Amino acid sequence: MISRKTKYALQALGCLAEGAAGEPMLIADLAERERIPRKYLEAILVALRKGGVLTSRAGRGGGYQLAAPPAEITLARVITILDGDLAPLPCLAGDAPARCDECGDLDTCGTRLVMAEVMRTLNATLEGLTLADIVARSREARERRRGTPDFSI
Amino acid sequence: MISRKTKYALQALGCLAEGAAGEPMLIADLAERERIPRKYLEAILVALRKGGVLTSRAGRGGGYQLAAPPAEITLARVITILDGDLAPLPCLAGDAPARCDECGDLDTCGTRLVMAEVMRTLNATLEGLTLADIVARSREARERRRGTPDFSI
DNA sequence: AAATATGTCTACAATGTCTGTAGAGTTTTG
DNA sequence: CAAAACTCTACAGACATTGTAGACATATTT
Repeated sequence: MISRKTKYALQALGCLAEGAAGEPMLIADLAERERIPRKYLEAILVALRKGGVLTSRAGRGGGYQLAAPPAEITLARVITILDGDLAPLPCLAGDAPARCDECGDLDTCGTRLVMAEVMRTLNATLEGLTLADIVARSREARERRRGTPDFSI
Repeated sequence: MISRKTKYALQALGCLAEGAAGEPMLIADLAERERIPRKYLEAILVALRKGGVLTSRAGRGGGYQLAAPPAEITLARVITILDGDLAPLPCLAGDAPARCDECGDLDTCGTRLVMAEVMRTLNATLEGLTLADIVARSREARERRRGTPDFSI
């Protein structure tokens, strides 16, 4: 359901979402703060950039930034970029379902019909959650623990 | 999200749920009807038996039967038996979440909190669907296609 | 222009999981 | 006993995941 790679990605993206919007962050800093192998994170960030979720700048003073506000980057998008289609079976593919070898009839296969229902629900859930939620949940949890909910500016 | 193994299992279980309740079905018949490699299906059925979803009888006249009515066997149960916990990351395990190596603090990790939400939704969906739904969806689809919805007994 | 800081790309390797196969063994019925 | 059926252990190939290495390209600062 969630790979280590995706978790790394969400952690790094959460980190970027928490930071100030204007300043790029370095791969090395993200890797250290979130305890992610540097070169592995590198590959993840490149994929996210190609997926349009991040922008980067090389050279001194460069680094990575979110390509959009945290509230506009959904979990569905991040997961799809990194792990591909949620459904590893051809007959459940979101866009163009194709017959699996063992599927008798695509339209009347009960297993397929029921699992398609599950996939739709899951997708709706993932479309409804964003990086902003990750930041919010984390902050709520920290405040709750200290017993000092902070409603001030 | 769904492995080939789980799909095979659901197909075979759907087949058993459709058939008459009293008569056991043979591995070989299930394998042929659903186009599943015989020996692989064998391993799947053994796991389901150990998981309490099936009963079997060896010897002539033997075979496999559901251990409960189709409406009482949830997708959640089948998937858990075959693929283990839905969450492959320690920090998201349903019963006893443990810290992953890269998790800083289990209670305030935003990624974990949000993904836990997703897992709960997914689990609720899978708990709400049963073998009876697989049979029902398949029958509805067949009836719809022939243009002869059948509301009679 | 040179030096340095930074991201980019390709290739590879270790490990693990998934899918599938083989064959000997055990239980039950007739 | 003999045949029909499930049971168990072991293995193997393909594939995905995770992680590493190092050469390269780009941008900034001086």
